[in-house]
Amino acid sequence: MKYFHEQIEAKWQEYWAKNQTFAAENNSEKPKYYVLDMFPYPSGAGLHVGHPLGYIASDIVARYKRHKGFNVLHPQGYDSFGLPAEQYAIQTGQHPEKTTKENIARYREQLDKIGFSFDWSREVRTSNPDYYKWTQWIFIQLFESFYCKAAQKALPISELIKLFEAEGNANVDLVCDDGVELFSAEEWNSFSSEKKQEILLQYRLTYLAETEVNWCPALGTVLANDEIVNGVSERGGHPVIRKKMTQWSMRISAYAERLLQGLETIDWSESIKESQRNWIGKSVGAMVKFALKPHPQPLSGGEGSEPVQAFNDFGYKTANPTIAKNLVGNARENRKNPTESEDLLWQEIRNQKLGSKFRRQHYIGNFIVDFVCLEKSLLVEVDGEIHETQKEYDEGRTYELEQLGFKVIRFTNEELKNNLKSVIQTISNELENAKPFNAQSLLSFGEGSGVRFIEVFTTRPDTIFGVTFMTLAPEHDLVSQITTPEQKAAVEAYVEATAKRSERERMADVKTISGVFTGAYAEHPFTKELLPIWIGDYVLAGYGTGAVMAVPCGDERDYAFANFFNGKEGMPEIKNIFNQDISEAAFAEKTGFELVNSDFLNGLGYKEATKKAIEALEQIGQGKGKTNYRLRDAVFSRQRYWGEPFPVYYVNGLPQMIDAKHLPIILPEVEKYLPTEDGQPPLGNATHWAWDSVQCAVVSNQLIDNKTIFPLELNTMPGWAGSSWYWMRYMDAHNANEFASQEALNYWENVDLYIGGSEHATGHLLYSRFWNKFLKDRGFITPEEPFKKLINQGMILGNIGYYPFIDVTININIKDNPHISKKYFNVFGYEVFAKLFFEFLEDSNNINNDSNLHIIFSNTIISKIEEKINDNRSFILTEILKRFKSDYSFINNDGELELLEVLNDEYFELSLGHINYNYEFKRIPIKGVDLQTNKIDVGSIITDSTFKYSVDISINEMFANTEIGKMSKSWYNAVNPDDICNQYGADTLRLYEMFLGPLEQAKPWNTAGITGVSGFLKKLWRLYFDDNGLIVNNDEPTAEMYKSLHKTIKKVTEDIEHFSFNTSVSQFMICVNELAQLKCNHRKILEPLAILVSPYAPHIAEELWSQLGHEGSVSTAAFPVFEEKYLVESEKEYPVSFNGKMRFTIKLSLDLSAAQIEEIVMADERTQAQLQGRTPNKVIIVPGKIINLVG
RNA sequence: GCGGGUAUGGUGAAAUUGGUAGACACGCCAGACUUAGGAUCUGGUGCCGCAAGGUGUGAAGGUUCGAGUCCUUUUACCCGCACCA
Repeated sequence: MKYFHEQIEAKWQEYWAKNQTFAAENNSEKPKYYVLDMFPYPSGAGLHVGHPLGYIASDIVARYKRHKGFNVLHPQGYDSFGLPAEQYAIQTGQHPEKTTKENIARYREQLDKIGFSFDWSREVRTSNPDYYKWTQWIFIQLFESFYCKAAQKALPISELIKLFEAEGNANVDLVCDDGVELFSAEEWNSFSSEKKQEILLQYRLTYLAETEVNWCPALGTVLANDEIVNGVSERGGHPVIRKKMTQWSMRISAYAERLLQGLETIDWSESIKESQRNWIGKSVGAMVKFALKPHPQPLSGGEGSEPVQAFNDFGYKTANPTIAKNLVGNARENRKNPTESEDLLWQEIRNQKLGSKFRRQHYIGNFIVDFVCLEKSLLVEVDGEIHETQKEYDEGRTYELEQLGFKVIRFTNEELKNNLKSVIQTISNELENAKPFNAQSLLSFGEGSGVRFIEVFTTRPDTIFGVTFMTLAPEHDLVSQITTPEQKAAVEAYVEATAKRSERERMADVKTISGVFTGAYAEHPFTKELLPIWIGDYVLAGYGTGAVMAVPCGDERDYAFANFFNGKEGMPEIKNIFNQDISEAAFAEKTGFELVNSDFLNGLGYKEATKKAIEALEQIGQGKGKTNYRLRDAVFSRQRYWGEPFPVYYVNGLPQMIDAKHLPIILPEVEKYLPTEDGQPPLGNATHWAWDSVQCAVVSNQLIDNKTIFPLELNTMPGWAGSSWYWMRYMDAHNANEFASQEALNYWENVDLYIGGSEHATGHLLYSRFWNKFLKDRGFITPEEPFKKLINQGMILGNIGYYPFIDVTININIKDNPHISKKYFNVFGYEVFAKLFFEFLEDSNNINNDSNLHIIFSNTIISKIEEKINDNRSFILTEILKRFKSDYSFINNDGELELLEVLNDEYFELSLGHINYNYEFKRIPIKGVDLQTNKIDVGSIITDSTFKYSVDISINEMFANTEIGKMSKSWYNAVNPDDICNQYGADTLRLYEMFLGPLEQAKPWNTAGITGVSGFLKKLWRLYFDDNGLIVNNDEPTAEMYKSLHKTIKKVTEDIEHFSFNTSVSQFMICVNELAQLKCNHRKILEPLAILVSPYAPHIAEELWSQLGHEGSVSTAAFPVFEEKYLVESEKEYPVSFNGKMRFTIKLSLDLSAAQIEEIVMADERTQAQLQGRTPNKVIIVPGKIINLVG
């Protein structure tokens, strides 16, 4: 009887499906075990051999655990919302749902062929309304929650309202937007409903806010940080720009610390944990405030300069910052409701009627004054009826204001009403005599009044005395306000230049140091020294406060910056505060130094000094300890069709949740999947929302006839919404009332083993942990972490193609252009080539008579071979030309101007040797350089509209190489698992994928070795059958047979527990080889063996099991138990070493003592031969292990 | 630059955690049988050497009776993060 995998595999797959063999129970006496695979996105390409790698591994564990008596949940589903289906829909007009369904059907077919023990009754699809109903529901829960730092958990928003009603928000410690306005309980209660909603939005865990987002014009949508790789979109590699947009965000930053701490409790690979730590980016340090000094001299220096400029540069923020919010708000209210007399006066003095600008109800220091002329330091107060108490208060107030350098004059209501003219005259006179405003005096008021600060975050508060200057990000808000007129031009030019550079360029260009002095100064909090303020693009606007205190002696970047601008205006000498040499480089270590030149920190090390510095800063109110996280809130809106609709509508522009009882909000049908004419997301095309005619009346509490009055949210949720909680849905996949029942959630808790790719390290795996923690906080689930153990299967790499690696010399002779000199480039890749090529052309300094451009390609991948490498080593290489035409023909925004176009569009052949080719290019001069839009100005260099190059190419060496890379459809390298299944069978595929190497390691796919495992299965089969049928007997096996079996039980058990599947396969081979050698056809060996093999090769195992006479599936059989007694040996083949080198082996009884062994070994003639008469100094005998003679 | 990982025959890889390096498989070589096949079986196969022997786990050093394994230094590659203050 021969082994035919086709029949066996089809038969058992059908059996499993029919008998629901792998359906998990939600009530079971057995211990639970939850094995999860990362569910696939059903792409049009179908599965390739890389997909099943993880699934096979998890399936082995699932089957093994079932044998071990666990109630195993091993589900599978589809992450079926996403971009590719939508892109396809845009191209073809096919509904994404249709293509998604087709793709899923194909995936399912392929998965079924491999024989996974999935419980398909629990399948989920994120694009099913039954499913996304609960995604929407979770969104609502997030909206209805805020994060309380004190409780370290999310709480319902109703608690927040209670809190505000009771005590306002001044003293609560909650996670919220930056810069929320402070209010008291009374104020809160007096706010309008809309105002309350606006405020609450700043606290909700999902919130709508105008934020700077990553906008990808090519995809027409925003992207989350994890969807961007090296400054371009993860999907498609399109450029991404920063843009301010109103978008939904997830306040994941609230969970930064818990996400970080939680990593300690889970069994994940160090690299993934490290990625997450990196992404969260915790740094402990301090916020330090540096007082901004107003410009000490009259600003434009010279006569005729208006003191008012102090305000232009200094701003009008003359209020005590600690109470500024309240003052500003109150002032606004006051302005709305002026008294009669105040209004009279205002009409007379407004609009510079007296020659100076007045402000009314303006905040100065701790007060709101009635009228002020800042330029002339003149305050005008209007008093009502004077009571004694009021008088006293006014006196104090006047005193304080005078201390700030203001002259205060007072009028009564009566004076104003009856004698307005004389009042005006008095004011006018005072203006004549008034001193100009002195910002310095306002500052001298100290904490409070108008002092403005630059706030920085530092991890090294201990180096505070090493600060010699400050650097702001060019985008920093203060830049425009503090820059002196002298520096204005330079600063603006720099800011503009920086803004033009794309994110990607700024990242690529790390080495170049650039910056500009603003002319402004800040004050050192302790020494009161003046610290010049610079701007530089090494400071990132998005991290910390976008400003740094520069400590050149202790920070490499500051050091480089200080050195670069050494001697320039505004760059002080580097100050060394370490007892270390900093002449060559900054001393950036946190250990091994003592502070000097550091006042009260002298003699201290990092730890103590940090503590002390923070304490001192806190005392003077200019700093506090602070932990900073890099983790940003995640943008949650996508301007896309194929995603979950938000359960949101708007009233007066404020978002409202659609009541949960109306969920799911079904994704409406649209004509077109593109944005609407007026730029709305694709959902704007929908004319009919399934729920509106039926439910809208309820939603809005108003009568509406088939039309929504309230606009709906037209964005959809991002791809990661549905995948952030799917493991819970599997627990109770068909529950219509809850996302999963309490019983199911309590029973399955969380995932015991999660297997999937590492590409989700900072996306899915972080968001899932976030949602899990949130749902726990709100009491829906109990576990803190969703995935106890995570294994990342390595990528199976495919052969991307054969590539010629060539070493080329290209001489480009620019015939018609004498303005080109010789220049050598060592180029790695033609993209670089093209770039340098342009740089070269742009560089008008390269002018002399030599007109050769010499470019050396070394080991450069030029093109995919289109014909076989052996065919005369001749290939058609079109790539260079193609690149010129597409990527490096720069087109401006209007799509008109092309920088360079190849006119003679011919292929050229490349072969070893020498060719000459004439290119003709058309060049159109373009003005202006805009790297974001790929506009480039070369107009000043070459004005010819066409010119010619003679290109002389010598190919020095050429050889073929296979390029290994990620499998994907675009490379046509995807190996289809079906083909393997058809040819060798699913069991062979399963074994082979495991045999390839350790699960976690990336490996190239190569079917060369597949005959090995295929042969193994045949060999296994032949232990049970010969040509005539079953040959299994009931004889008592020999000790050797038992030994072979139990060795295997032990090894395989350990291997599965340690996820070392490749070595198990080896052990099966060893075992089968041994048993074949022993001619073992004994039931007592072969029955357990079939069970052992079944997790790996379930089909053949089922067949063997049934042929051995068993009813039902082998999956219910108990796993064989290892018994030590079968492995006990009486003898050991000892290796005998001399000075550590193994010379021979000797078989000795294990009963022997070390002394006895020594006696026997020393007596052995081989020992004597080795020793040649010498006596060993030492004899090391480890019984059961080794014998080593030293001497 | 920081963090994580990897490095062993022609190839994929093992190595009981400090104890005979290269299991198992592919490939290759030789042979058997033969229905000539991409079947099955047997033997060989790290490298140098006819052999004895020498040598060998990216490199250099160290600890140890003994190191692929532990320590120090270093190189290359892969992955993640990246002027993160």
